[in-house]
Amino acid sequence: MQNQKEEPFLKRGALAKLTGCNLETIRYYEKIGLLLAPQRTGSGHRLYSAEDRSRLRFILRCRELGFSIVEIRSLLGLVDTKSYSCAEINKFTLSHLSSIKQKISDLRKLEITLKTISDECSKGDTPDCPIIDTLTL
Amino acid sequence: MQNQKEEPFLKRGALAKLTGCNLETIRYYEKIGLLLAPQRTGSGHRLYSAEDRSRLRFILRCRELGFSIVEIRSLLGLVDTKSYSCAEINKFTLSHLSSIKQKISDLRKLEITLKTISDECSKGDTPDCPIIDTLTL
DNA sequence: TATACATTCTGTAGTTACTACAGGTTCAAG
DNA sequence: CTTGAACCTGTAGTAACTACAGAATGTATA
Repeated sequence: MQNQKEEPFLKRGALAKLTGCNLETIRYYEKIGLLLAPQRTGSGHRLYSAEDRSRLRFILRCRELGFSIVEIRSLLGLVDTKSYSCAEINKFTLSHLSSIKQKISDLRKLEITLKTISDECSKGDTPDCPIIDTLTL
Repeated sequence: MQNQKEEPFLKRGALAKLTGCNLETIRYYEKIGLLLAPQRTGSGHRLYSAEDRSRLRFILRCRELGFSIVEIRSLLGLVDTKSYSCAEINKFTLSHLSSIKQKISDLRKLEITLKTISDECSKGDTPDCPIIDTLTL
């Protein structure tokens, strides 16, 4: 068992360690259908193949990029059926990109507002606070 | 009842309309203790005073500024006990501001990554997709 | 007054994307 | 052979609401 080169199958704990994914999250992804149900040992322990591993990496990478579960499901659907075109995937990416730009712009507005009210604050010891006044209207 | 100037008490629906807050959210804020339990009519309908109204407006304004419920609760706690100083509130604001800056910076990184992989894409009709390749690793 | 429709009341369940726990097997090492 | 780690299952908790079901009230019109 000390052949660490190309272990053909990993159990859940080992897969979690390998990918950095939380142990329970792996089971969760199977439950909601992102991961396919893997092989099992006779006694019911899950055995993940190289393909299972790369599917999980795909999911985690999408997650890092901020795709939602629904979006990842669509992406996986396209990949699974091999019925995607490059243009199609790109459309997906751009649409996600635009929602991220929107979030950034919303947060920037927040940032400015917070900075403004903080700048108006005397930072003193009195309970006269323009921030609270602003909030109370 | 057509005296729309200074209605001393509003029911939940009217308060929702006035503030733009969802009807159920008002009840929710009471349940989690952000709003104080208002007066009731003999038959149990809630009656919101001017003070109740301004407290809800405070909460909604904080929400717009991206404060979490926990943060709003703290802020309200300070205001309720009248034991806050301007400097204290400002510290609160700045800490929130810094978490927003962090979020912006995280999203910017995402934005750049997504833009990069999209730029590498041929946008063609073939299933050769560098985006998928990137994701699959 | 009667009736109908709107509004309110309560408690509970659903949402997103996990994470954690309880109570029970099974595995691997000594 | 025993002990402890890792695994199994199902369920509950997180944030911040939102929606619904079923019952009771309030209001407007015929």
